[in-house]
Amino acid sequence: MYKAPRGTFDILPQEHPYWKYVEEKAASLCQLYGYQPLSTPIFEDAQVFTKTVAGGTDIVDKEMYIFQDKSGQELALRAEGTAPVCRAYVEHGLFNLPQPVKLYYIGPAFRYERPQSGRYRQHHQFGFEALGEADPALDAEVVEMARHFFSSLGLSQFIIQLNSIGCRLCRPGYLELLKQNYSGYADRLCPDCKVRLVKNPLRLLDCKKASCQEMTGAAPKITDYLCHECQLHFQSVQKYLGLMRILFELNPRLVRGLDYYTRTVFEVEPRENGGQTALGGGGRYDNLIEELGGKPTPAVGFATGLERIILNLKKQRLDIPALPGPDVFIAYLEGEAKTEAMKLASDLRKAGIGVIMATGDKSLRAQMRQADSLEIAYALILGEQEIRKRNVMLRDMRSGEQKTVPCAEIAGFLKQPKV
RNA sequence: GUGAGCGUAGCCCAGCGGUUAAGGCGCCAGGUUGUGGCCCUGGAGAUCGUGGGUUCAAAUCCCACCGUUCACCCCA
Repeated sequence: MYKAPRGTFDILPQEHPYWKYVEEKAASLCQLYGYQPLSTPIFEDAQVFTKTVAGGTDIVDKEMYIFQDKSGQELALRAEGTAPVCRAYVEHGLFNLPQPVKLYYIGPAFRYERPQSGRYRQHHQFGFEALGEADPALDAEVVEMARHFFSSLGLSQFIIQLNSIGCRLCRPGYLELLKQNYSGYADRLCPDCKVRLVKNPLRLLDCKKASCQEMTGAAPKITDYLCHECQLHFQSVQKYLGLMRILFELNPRLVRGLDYYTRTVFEVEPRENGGQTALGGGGRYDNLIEELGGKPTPAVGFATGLERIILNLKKQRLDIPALPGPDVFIAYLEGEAKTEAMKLASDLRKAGIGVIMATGDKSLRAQMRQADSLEIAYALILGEQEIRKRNVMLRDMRSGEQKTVPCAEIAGFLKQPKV
């Protein structure tokens, strides 16, 4: 038997209310803040990711789905959302629009990882990006928007962590300092951290091993080594967040996984954690567009995973609105009634009334059971008696009351607003 | 990629060496002649994840693989 590939899953009808709920909240949030939808292809020139997300990260080193098409071109399934948005920004000359350009996307992303709950090989991201503006007010807006999003979903138990990781000018010096600091006791680092020390020293800071954390406690904090510009920027972000009454925690050890971040980085995680914690994360990436061949362009954004949101919605047992279905079920008895029923179904649908028509010549009892399990509002029953007099039997499934209504009036009756 | 737990009908699960693998939900049919929800009766549905091994005998023990879950890692 065939199965959905490892780390992927089907979204069955019963799950879709969650997805629709989250997607609609996302779209209305973006409307509220003036972010417009952008859809990019599911695969890109592999370099869109390899050049930007950068080496030293697992995403590029071992998690990307890279393949050659028949012409030999190297393509990659979308590994994350931000780089494609930037590619589109450059390709379509969106820098000619009034800046900043505010965009959002919802779509799948692919990483070859070992699956567990909240972590898949195909997952879905919602992200928003503001391109072409360096103002720290925009960093604050993006953080506020993230918070606004989660609370609009009804997820209240989360924490926003904030940090600044500097820029091209101040970060290299800090990294040197960090390396020096750690290299003294390199032999005491965990195996992962020994690699980090060489390939990606910033990541030393968020190792969870207790033995390594002792050393990070003593390590220099990047926020103490920011250049003047970065310092001012970070202070402004915090000031604006304070003005908007956005609660956040400063976490000098917060480092994002993707290499393109500069200055502001932030992460949202549930208060009660365990397993795959991060609900979403984001930050500023002032060099990314340039790396994709555009002019130097500052930008800031945020992305979140729909699977993890839905996981948390379920954990909190929030009530999610059901998907609306038809209000009317048509049942019929033997003989001509079936053809009459089909005509009636067709007419009602033309009038904009949703109908599920019985099929398969089941007993009336079986048809009524079906109507019941569909949780439908009204059943229409057609038998010889009704057809002879051009009537239908209308049964209110909730109250159990029923009455005979002339065929000609039934559409009008059903269109009346429900009490 | 590393370590650990789990894998019995569509779903939840009992059985943990010995005759036809139990139950619940769901599904189908019937319980008066044209009517649902409760209840009752009957029915369909399981190569006990896959392959190999141990044994007179394996869903039950062992090994491998696959899947899944958890932790690490990584990140959404």
